[in-house]
Amino acid sequence: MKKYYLHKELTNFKINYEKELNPEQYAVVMHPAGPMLVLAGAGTGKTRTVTYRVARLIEAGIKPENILLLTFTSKAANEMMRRVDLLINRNVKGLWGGTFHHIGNMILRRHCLLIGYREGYSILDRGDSKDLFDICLSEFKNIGSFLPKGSVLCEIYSLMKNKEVSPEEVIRLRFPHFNDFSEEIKKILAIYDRKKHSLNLMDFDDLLANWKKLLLTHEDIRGYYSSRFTHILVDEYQDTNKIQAEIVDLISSTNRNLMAVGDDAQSIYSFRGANFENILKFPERYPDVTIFNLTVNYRSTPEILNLANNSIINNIKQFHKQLHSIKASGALPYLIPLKDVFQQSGFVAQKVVDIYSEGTPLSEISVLYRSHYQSMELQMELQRRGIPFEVRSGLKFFEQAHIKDVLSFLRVVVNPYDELSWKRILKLIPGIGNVTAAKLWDAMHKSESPLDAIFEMGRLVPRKAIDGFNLFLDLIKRLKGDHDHIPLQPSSAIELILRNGYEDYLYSYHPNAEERIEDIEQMKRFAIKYISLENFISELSLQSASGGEVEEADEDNERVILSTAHQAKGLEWNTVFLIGLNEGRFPSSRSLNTEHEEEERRLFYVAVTRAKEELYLCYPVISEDWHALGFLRPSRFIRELHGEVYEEITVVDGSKENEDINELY
DNA sequence: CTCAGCCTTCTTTTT
DNA sequence: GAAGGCTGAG
Repeated sequence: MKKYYLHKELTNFKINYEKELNPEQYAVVMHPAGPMLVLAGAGTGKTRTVTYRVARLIEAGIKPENILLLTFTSKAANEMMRRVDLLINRNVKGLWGGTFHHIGNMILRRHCLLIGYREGYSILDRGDSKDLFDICLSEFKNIGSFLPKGSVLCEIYSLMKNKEVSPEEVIRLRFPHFNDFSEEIKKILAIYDRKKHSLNLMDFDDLLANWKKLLLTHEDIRGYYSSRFTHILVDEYQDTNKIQAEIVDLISSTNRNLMAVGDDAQSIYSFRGANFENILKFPERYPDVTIFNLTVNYRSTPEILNLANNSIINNIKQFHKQLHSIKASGALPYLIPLKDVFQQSGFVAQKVVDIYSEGTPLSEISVLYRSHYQSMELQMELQRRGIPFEVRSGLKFFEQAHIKDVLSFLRVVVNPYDELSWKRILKLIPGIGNVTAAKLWDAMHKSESPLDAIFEMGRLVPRKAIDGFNLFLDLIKRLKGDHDHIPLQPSSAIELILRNGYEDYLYSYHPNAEERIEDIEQMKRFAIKYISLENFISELSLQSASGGEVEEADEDNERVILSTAHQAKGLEWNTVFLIGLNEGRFPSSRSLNTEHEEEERRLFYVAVTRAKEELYLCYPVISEDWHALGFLRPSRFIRELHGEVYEEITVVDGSKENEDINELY
């Protein structure tokens, strides 16, 4: 792959589309205009096709700023833009590419005044929304009945926004337990809406809802963007939800050069409102659509693809299609029953060592699982053996407490109405807890400018906290930039926070202060790229990057990847281990209760089709943890497979190694 | 009344 | 391993 790009750089020839694409891909790339639906099975060169199409549009004279590329993750967007650059051998400027939320934010930053927001609104991430809901809940004060907590309210609200249905509908379908409380819940949701607005905050859902509102209520704006973007490409269309599909429809309404790419068999995000009927019904909404199928799989061996096909066939709701592998025949996928999770970890770790010593680089090996906690034992085992690995799931870098603390300092400077951030940083001061913080906010937010008012609040602070409070004021003063508007660089702002108290706070409260400081230093390095605080903050709130983008440079690093199946979408490895394939784990019991068996099977399909050469399916038989003591059944996704699509391996028990591991617990 | 620290609980998936 | 709830100390 690399060699090929290098060649291009040296020669600077025009792209030879016919030679570099297969006929199916070529047809997509060269199609003149109009609505297009591209059904691209796993491993059929979807990214390649999209990037070549963008490149061709640019070569054909379309200006980059007239192209909009919507993707599901920011990582995918960056990757595609990078590949477009490589293809046409220059740095393409002005091309808009990003997630729906990202693009929504870019547009709303420009026009938020029109829908009643002030400049510099803050973005709430999921945790912030939850906290805000808890605040609303406490304000609502209902005679201690069993109302849903912030996290549940958050979920209800989000589904309601993304699917554009009433709260009653969400409650009835997903939370029937609260059927009798829908009136109360609606009132709390209303408080939340009001609060968000007055605090100048938008949550993730608002970035979509307000975007749509802006387009609907301001014809001139809709006209501007829908004529500006003459070509719109949407990746992972099967994972769009109702509101996203509508935004796409609105913004492409003038030119109708809309290309939707996706695979209904890989729709795995219904829990956040994704509606894979969007892709199934696309032809109904665009009767003049041209439909393309990409059916040649370049990734997996016929054996792996065969297992995948054998599994997905059990789903009823799908476009029927058959993928063909063009790779040489390989080994059958292995099925490995194991005693327990410890033996499972031992097996995987040992296999990794074996495969590595046979010449497969570690970066070509991954271990996938349904949920994060299933990786814990394996992490310890890999650590113990000194096998380098990277975990791509669980706690996000920017969700860690210390990162959010620093971010909150920055946020109050940009948006002084940000109640959550104020309270968060106030509570860092020793001697100030929930109550004092609430008092302070209460007094502050009534004033014109909370950012100035805070300096008059000394009288509300308990005596023992006064020293800390003064230091805090000192820092805020510096962050404000003292005199007038010398715009503070994000990275120097972080430096200020660290050196003026936060470092000391970390040392006195956390034994691992050094690690946390190192994280913040990394955040600082990441911030150097940004000029304005506002951009930096919203970028960070939207960034899903675990570990930060800083690591991109050493992508070739030698390490095994541990990831949830969800996060593995779009990626591929030579060898893939799937662990914890048990009934109740994968499929997870919670999904089964809510009639999502087919979606779980699609997730299994996604996981399986990540493998290029070798696939190991592992399941433990005995559960030792408190969670589900006793025997575990193998997953239905295994039991329903034909016996001839895999080879079962028995692992001999009783090795000394396993006993050692058990002693650790 | 306020705060901090200990103890229990429970682990889906994410922009 | 982390977040929330409860209790005891100030």
